[in-house]
Amino acid sequence: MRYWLFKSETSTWSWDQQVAKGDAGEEWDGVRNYQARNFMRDMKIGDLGFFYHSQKDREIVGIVEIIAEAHPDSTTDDDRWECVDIKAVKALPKPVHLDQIKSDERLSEMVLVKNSRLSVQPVQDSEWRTIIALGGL
DNA sequence: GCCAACGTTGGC
DNA sequence: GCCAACGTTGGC
Repeated sequence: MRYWLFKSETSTWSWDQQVAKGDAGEEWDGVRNYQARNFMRDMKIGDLGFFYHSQKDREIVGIVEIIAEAHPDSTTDDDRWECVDIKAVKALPKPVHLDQIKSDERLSEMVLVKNSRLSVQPVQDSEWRTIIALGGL
């Protein structure tokens, strides 16, 4: 199993909205970046990901699970764009802020730090465990 | 609100 | 196929 990170601006699609969708989940649409799309194509059902709020909050707030593998993005007719479906699994008791991530040596290689603009990105096993611990799980 | 970093587009 | 111009993202 692999780990991922999904980034969203709170005003566009928030963790609360994701939670409200329950086990039915929702497609992670709107991605218009090849790198991000390619990562989604690599995702398998059962993979887990972090849900990160960009811009104002800048923190990892919860864990999501992939419930449908890559399929055409319903928000466009352009068949280049695909997306996966995800559902909220659980919130982190203590959200992990970007400042914490940047100041932690173990997380210095995270894509979130190195390429802040990529909206869908892979997370290493060790990074996953570190953040889970920081988040209080 | 600014601006750096990055990705994409289109002219040549 | 290169590269300048432009648009977007997201941290600060």
